[in-house]
Amino acid sequence: MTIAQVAQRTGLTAHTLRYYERTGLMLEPPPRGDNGHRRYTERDADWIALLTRLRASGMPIAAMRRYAELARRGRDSYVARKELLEAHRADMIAKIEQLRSDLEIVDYKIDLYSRRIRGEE
Amino acid sequence: MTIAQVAQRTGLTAHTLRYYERTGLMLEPPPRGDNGHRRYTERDADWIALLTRLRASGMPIAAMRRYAELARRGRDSYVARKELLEAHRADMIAKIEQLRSDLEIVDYKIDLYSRRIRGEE
DNA sequence: CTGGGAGTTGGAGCGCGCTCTAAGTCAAAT
DNA sequence: ATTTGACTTAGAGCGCGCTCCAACTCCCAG
Repeated sequence: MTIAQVAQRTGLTAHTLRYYERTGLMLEPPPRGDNGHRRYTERDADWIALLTRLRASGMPIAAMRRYAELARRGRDSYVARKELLEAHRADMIAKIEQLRSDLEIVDYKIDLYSRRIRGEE
Repeated sequence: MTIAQVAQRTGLTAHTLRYYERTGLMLEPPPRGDNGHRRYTERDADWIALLTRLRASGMPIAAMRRYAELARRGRDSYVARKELLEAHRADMIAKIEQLRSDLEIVDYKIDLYSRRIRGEE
């Protein structure tokens, strides 16, 4: 798989894929073809797909790097990896709660404007 | 109300409050005391509180600025303000959905690690 | 043999949202 | 009289997450 294909598939740009690699997010650097071009494996693509989900859910790059480092350590790091994901899970829940709570205010405001537009106040 | 008191109340720093003012987020610049210090009104504090909720829910500064501009225009901008908030509302809903969806994967991963730790695979 | 297109690298640049610094003013406390 | 502390300004700096640039190699089609 070429970098362009992985970009296509994951929605990241080739630039970002190289950046992710540089910054330590890959389990291991993807193998190269004879021409020196990256040849991503299926496993690479799956890992990157996971990374995009973690990013999309708000995990900072630094935490993802820690996660990648742990993953490279293999079975020894199951507990640490689980803890990292649990911490992230807590952040996600908190963010959902925050959004839900702020949604009330936004809804209230929208409703207020609706009534004002209809001339009720 | 001094800038420090508003900072205390809203959780923003004095630095950020001045920045928000500079960047056009206030309805009008807060009045000054004889010493040239800002003297925030209750209305200022309420407005800033609203700003913090919009920020917390992910609204970019640029959109908040647009919202403030509209608010300065008064009754004429009810429709536009409503539309702006509705657009933001849609973003918030989308983000909640995104989080919910990513939560499934994180939960799945956590569960996987739990089982591996217990030696089930 | 000449383009064009896809990849490579190191490193610079950018947009966002703050965050802080430097230098100054003023008022109250010692 | 001096120190402390809260404020003021213009403007610089920063951390994050990309995003892009310049210069290069390589391969293939015309």
